[in-house]
Amino acid sequence: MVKMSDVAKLANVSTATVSRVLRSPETVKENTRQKVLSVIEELNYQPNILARHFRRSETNTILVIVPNIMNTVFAEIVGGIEQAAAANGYKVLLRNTNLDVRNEYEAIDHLKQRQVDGMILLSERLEKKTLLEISKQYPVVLASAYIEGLKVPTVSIDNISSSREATEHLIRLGHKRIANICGPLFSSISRDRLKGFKQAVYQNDLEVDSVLIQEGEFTFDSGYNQMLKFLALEVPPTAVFAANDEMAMGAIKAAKENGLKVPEDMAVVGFDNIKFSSMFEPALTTIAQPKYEMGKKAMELLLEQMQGVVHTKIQHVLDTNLVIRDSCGAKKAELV
Amino acid sequence: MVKMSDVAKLANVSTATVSRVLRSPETVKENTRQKVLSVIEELNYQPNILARHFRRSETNTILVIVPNIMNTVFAEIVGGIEQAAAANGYKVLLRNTNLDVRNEYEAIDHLKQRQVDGMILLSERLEKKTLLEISKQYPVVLASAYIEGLKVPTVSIDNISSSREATEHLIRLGHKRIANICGPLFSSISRDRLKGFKQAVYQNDLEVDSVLIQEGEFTFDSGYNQMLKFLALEVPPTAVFAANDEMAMGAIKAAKENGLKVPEDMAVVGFDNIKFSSMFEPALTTIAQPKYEMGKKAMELLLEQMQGVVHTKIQHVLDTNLVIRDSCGAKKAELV
DNA sequence: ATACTAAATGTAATCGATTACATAAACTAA
DNA sequence: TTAGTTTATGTAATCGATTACATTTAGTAT
Repeated sequence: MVKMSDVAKLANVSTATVSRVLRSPETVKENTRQKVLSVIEELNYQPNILARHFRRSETNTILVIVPNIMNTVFAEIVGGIEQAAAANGYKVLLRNTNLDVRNEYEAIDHLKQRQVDGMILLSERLEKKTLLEISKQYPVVLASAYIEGLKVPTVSIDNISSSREATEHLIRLGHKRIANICGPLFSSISRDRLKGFKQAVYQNDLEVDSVLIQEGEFTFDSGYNQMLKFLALEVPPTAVFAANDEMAMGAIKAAKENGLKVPEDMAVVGFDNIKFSSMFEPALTTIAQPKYEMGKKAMELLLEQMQGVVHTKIQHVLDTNLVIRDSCGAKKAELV
Repeated sequence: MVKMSDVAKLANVSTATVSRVLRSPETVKENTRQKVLSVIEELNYQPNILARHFRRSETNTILVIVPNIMNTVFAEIVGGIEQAAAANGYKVLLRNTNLDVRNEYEAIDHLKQRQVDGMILLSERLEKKTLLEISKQYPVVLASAYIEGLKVPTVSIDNISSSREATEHLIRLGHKRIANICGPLFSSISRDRLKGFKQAVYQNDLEVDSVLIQEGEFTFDSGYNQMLKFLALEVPPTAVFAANDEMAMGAIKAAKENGLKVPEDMAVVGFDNIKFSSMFEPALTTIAQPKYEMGKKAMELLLEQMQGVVHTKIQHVLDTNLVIRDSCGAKKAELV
């Protein structure tokens, strides 16, 4: 393996000069630089990156902790992260936690051992205290969940107002009895989306029937099952807001199987705007999260932190928007 | 930062002994080992992994090159890779190429620079020759495309026979005029799936009408558009085999919009068995690829290679199976 | 030309764990 | 006990790029 000293010898300069040619070419005279570069070419010299990492104790690598990469929402965020990372010469180390906190703690060791220069967390399992502690010592960005009052740079959406908007949309369409299939309540995202739903209901003086709120697991099946519960009620709802698109799809399937037409007999709104929500039939009305952009933004914030920028603005809340398609009945309502 | 020499001093041993305690504890006397371990604990010593990487020139990291992590098929394979990697103490570096070959070449530099110990390629853009060259020098595993005669360890499915099976299923259901929406033909996967389709058609003496084969792009929209073409024919097909699920969904949408019932008026079979194929309506009949297992298997092969095992079996072809759901009409056919 | 400043290059220490080789300690068998 | 072995530990070189500091070279002003 050719090393820097080989290049130096052949080019008749010191290793210091070779190193400079590679890392700060502007400090080397044009002449020598050309000479060194041509020798590098000639010997096909590849710097030993591991030696560099060691010496500089930085790796140009960041760690992304994901609950589950097979979930399309996370995959898109990671896509955004990767793009921004690559564009800035950074590599992305991916860690799937499968919702196991131990894996998160293990991953944090990578930071402590300086195997990575920074970390983006898409999961929200760590305690606030731990998170704050880590964030004081290392560059860290949270993506996906807004955590009230947490002084850790975060990219998120406003889950509360977004789901309020989704619910209000149903209210505007004339629905009085609206159900909610919320996500698992250990997740703050789920709690926020539920909160937004309740706000809309209260603010519009609609009836608040606790049986109209059922907890799902963000899965198609759970959406299906909770909808069955609603349909079994004496007075079923006429509309459902599901806290993610998969559950919305499950809910729609249940409704259809029970002879209801969606949106005519049962309006449904989802959340996330995953790719398949537009392919589904009826195409889902849903809240669009800027998933890719969230990843990109998170990476950009992390880059700044790694360059030593101290953020005064800690929480970055990106815009969502209600995408009106067929499952809520708004389009047909207009036509009539 | 506490270093090994600090531990050594406090424990009254040499750094060599400390190093042994960490890397080959069985060679150290119980007594000293305990002493060293307790000092490590006391000082909260974390070894400098970068120094280790440098000295040993290995990183316990592998590189995964993915065309696009936002594609659920790839995301699942990566899920399998990550799980197997983590279980064996390896980290996963993720690189999205967005189908740009330059990115693949860049990624290969990581191998050459020993930033990673091995590589799994999910993309198939590199030339055979390059691939073989790389594979001779570094641990590499290909996942997803079987390339005839290529002497590089590969995990794949048999795309040809799988799509022949899918097509034959339609033939068994009585269809005589079957169309195919194939994938982009620069991809060998697409070519194989097309080949399998043709084999089934020829072997069953069905008419071979070149207008019944249209090239899509593995996207919903392309499936939709190609189906429109079929429907515009004087004699449209009665069944369509689409080379992936997304195109199958697009095709179904087009058929429905044109007043056809699926599967009664138009039977459709897809390929991949992505998660949403069962949520779609009608639920897709499709070829199930063992995506997660392919990732897992690829990682296992890579691990073996990295441990110096020379594989005699180069090509590993995993089983697929036809998942019969509603879009092909088989279920109803049975009932009748 | 001289003195001074700025730019370019070189010298050599450094990062911290690993490990080949050397030495010491412990054990075994007669 | 002694010689011979095995086991445990220590010494110090090593991996290869980076960089503080020293030195040389070039450039500028008088």
